[in-house]
Amino acid sequence: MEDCEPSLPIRVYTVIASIPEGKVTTYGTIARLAGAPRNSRQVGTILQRLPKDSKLPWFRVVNSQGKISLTGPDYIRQKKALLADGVLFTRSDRINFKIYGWPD
DNA sequence: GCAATGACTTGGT
DNA sequence: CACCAAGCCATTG
Repeated sequence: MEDCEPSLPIRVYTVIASIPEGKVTTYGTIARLAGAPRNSRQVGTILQRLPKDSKLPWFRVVNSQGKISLTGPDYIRQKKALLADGVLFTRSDRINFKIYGWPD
């Protein structure tokens, strides 16, 4: 019979898993690559609900301004993970745009 | 079934 | 650069 299309969380997981080491991408880009271009907010919600022991590179996801959307301790954790991943920041905590799936 | 929620985005000031 | 308003829409309770 007909295969059901995978749910949005599943498609989002797949896209995030494909982000190369040393690069980052945005919520909006993930939504676009997952076939739901208007659902950037859902991408954020899905990431928030990820188990803390997830093997997905959730830390490679930033907002459209190239900044980390998390705050407080979570912000620190993501920034450390990105630095360890080889991602550079500008003086105002902006990510150096090495974007995966960026629209050309 | 419906209103509230939100790790977003764009555009304006 | 910082902040605010409106648009967006699947998921939650």
